[in-house]
Amino acid sequence: MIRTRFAPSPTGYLHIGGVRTALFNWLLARQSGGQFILRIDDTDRQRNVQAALQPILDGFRWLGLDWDEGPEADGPFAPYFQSQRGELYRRAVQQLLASGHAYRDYSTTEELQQQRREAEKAGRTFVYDRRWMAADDQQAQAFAATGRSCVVRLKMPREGECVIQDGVRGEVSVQWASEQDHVIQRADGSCLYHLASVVDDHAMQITHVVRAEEHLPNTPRQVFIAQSLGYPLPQYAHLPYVAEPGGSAKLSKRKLTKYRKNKEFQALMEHGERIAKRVRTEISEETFNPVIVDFYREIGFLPDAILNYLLLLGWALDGEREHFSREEMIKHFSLERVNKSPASFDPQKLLAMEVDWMMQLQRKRKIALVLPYLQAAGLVADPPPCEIAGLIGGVLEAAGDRVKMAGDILDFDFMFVAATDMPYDANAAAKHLQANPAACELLTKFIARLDQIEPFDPATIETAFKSFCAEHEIKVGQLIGALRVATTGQAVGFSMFETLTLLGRTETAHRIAQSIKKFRN
RNA sequence: GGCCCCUUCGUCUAGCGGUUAGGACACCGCCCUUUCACGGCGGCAGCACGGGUUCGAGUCCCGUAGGGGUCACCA
Repeated sequence: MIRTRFAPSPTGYLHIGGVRTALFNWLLARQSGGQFILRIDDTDRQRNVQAALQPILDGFRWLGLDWDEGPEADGPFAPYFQSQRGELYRRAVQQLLASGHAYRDYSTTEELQQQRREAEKAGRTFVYDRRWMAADDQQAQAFAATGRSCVVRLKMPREGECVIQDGVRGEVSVQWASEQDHVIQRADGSCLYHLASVVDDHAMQITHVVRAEEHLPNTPRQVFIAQSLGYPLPQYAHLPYVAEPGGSAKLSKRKLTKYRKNKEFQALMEHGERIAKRVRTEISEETFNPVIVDFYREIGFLPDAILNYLLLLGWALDGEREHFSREEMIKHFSLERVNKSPASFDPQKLLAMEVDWMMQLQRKRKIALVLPYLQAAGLVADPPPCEIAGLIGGVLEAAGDRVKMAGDILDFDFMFVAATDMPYDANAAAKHLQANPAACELLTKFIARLDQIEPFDPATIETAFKSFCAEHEIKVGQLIGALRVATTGQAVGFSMFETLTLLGRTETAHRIAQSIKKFRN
């Protein structure tokens, strides 16, 4: 039975790299009928945990990464908040103390820093001389009498090596001598992450610890803790981190300004902002950032596309197949095929993946996805009028992959406004209407022709328009631009004749007339 | 700086001793076309470097270089 866990600290947001780690853990559990556990590493903070946790849980729910045990799910090993498990950790510390694997240390932070600096200056590795280690209770009392407080440190081995069997990297060995006597319990009695993590992983019967590679250097001390406590070791696997676009450093929420210099990343952000500006009021780096999952949810990405993209960031089945549904991911995923090297986040590939998934969506589902955006932008009432689904569906179909994410429907806002509210692209109007009185003349004549088009569908309109142009001895291309601007306000868009069909005979006539009135010299 | 990890087209990757080094995204042409896209066809582009081992190395070994991670009473 495989049991995996993802252990976020409540920071208030879900990092895209974290999602990949979580996904791999989830996949491992799901493919074996095991459990995926969410455990909150809040040993360091007590306040506002719930508020800082909510965005993370929301993110998981939106992505469809369900957890079997954890916050709001409970489970046999509750509580799943480390801040509520202090007693367990303190017992482990007692055990370590009793067995001689840890000791009370009365040194001060300043003293240690001083020693570290000296070691550094002398060019040698700092090794604590255990000067303030209390060998027994008597000595502890003597140290305490001088007014010192104590922490508990691990009494790490100083010779030999620690060999870690890693599910991704294979065998990794580290000299014990390069390790420090890490603190596991603070002066105030609270315990630190490494201790808590090991204790919880064991208590919660975690079989596979799959986490980001920045934890690799921490692993020896965790192995030491586990072994000292008599725990069997979990299977470790350290995933390479997700690197920044066009770079090799770890993707970080804080480096947005730098990423903006990357053309593709910039394009993604601007795309997102274009949508966000229409559906919400405030846009700040804290809440609207492509490194955070919320960004994609807000602008209408498909969770499946994101998961699929992330899956391929560091894992491949055979280098050919790229599209995986959840079921397929679960079926095919394996740690052995996870890459060892970091993979940089590529906004363009993500977008391409999103388009692929979007194009596979059924019409009904797509309409439902897009509707909230139209409503948020004030283009469709809430509740929506029942005939609107036909229009939305038609626009979606005509737009094809121009609607890459749900929020892109707003690019076609002109299809949903009254003629009088139709926004014009100034350049397009100037070029095709204002500077082109001949086109305006012809369009006025074309209005009259509209009534003769029966049925009012793309093919018939096209035939009518083409013969209209022929009658007036011009090429279709010479007039269609003006027609487009007159009916949509835009220079570009999807098929002209489908556009007119969707608009309907009356609205088409209305828009042409209005545009000519507005722009004819 | 110490320790650890990593290194195939611009990017994500396939490759597990013998391949014209394959795919995808991006990019560039051409075709299609009423605009923008889609689509079709074609193209550009890669084994970091140096030594070994071997009949033969992208693949195994050792160095070098480069990149990265980590060195807390943070997680």
